[in-house]
Amino acid sequence: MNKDEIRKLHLFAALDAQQFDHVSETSVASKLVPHQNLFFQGESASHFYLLVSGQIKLYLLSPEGEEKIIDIIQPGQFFAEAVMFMEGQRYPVNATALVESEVLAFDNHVYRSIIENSPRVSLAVLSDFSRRMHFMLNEIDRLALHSASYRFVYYLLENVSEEESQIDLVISKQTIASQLSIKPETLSRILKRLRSEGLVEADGRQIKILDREALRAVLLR
Amino acid sequence: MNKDEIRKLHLFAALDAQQFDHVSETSVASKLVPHQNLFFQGESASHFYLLVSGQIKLYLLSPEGEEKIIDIIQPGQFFAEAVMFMEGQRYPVNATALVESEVLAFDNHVYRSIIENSPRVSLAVLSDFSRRMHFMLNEIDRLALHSASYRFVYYLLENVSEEESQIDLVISKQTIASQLSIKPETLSRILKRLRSEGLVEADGRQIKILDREALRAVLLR
DNA sequence: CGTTGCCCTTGATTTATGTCAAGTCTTCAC
DNA sequence: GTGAAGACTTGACATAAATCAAGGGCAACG
Repeated sequence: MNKDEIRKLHLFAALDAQQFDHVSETSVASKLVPHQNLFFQGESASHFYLLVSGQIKLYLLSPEGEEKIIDIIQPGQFFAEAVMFMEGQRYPVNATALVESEVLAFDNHVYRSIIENSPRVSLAVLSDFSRRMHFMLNEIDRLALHSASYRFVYYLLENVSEEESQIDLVISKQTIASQLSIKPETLSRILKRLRSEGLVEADGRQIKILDREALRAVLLR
Repeated sequence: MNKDEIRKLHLFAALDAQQFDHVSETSVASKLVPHQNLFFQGESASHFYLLVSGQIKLYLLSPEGEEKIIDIIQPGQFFAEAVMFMEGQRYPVNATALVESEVLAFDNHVYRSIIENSPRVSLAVLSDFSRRMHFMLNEIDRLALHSASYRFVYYLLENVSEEESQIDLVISKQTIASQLSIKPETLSRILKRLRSEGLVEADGRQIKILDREALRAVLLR
């Protein structure tokens, strides 16, 4: 991921050359080894991040130490950028690398001061934020109104392309389970049932959708 | 709620006199009777709203017709304002009056065009949005990581003031149950248990917190 | 009044999902 | 290749919450 590619990402696309240079000059690159923490919930937030390579999990912990994964960041995605507009400016989640990763850290003040003079940029951010909120709303919907199998089937359909019916899970089943707020045992059983019903084939991280229509129908029942 | 009060609300506080006049001149007031719908999920969105009096529920429906209340809007609150920055511009939820209500509808284009020239205003909106996202994140946390009784106790503690230990529920228990994603029967049983444990007293919509510390402790177990 | 409708409660039962425990399979280091 | 650690699966069991069903209380209304 080079400078030109970064420049095209939504948070930067509306910047002019000078603004972009300023932002990228003040950015800091760093490498993370697997399981290395980037920040913790409650910490004071001075930067937002772009993932260049690897995978980062954003998660919450319950008092009993149970982990709920809020999001798995993939290369090219920004994260923790909403924090810079919040009072208090504290990270609302924990962030840890799942695998070896490279991130770019951008200074909140630098970006904010650009926004203060550039309505085009703020519209881009506003549109990003409203998309995000829509996303979270859907997540709340699924958690509140739908069963564990619904959520898993939904996940499968979200991650399968139009043409190919083969899915290559990029994260472990445990991690998916946590994202969907299911226990790994339950996920395993749901997958077993889908297999026995002839809806999918599964081999490790390779999952093949055999009957897409029938899967969609599961969402309605 | 008069013009001066409206002017002080966060989405308008950063507007100058001329901008505010433009916004308020193009607004439309309307009255809703109980159970009257304001908009439906998926409808094209041209306005956002301020609730002047009454109560509005924002909710989603599952395929089986089950209702999940996302939010109960109280007087002085805006709603559906994030939609104006989204592509597609469709309402992501349904909105229905719970009781007789008055709303003010503001034109998305008018407000958006002001933002395009007024960085101060967009910062105010950005800060509002990030606060909202934080809220939603907490809701996801509670749904994913915590039990029904946790959610109800949390709700009680959120709605009790520092000084008074008396809570006057402004909405029905059914409605609260739907907001917390609990069935009414379950809510009734949770309340019964809290009563029998001597933590609260309850009479209809009047709930009195008897032991605040013990209630807080329930959140940790 | 009485009755109608709604909100709330209570009891009995079911069900989805979690928990605990054990075992297999895979990967990867040495 | 061997061993260790982690990922995944499976079975037996426990449990929170949903569901189904019935009844009580209360306000509104003729």
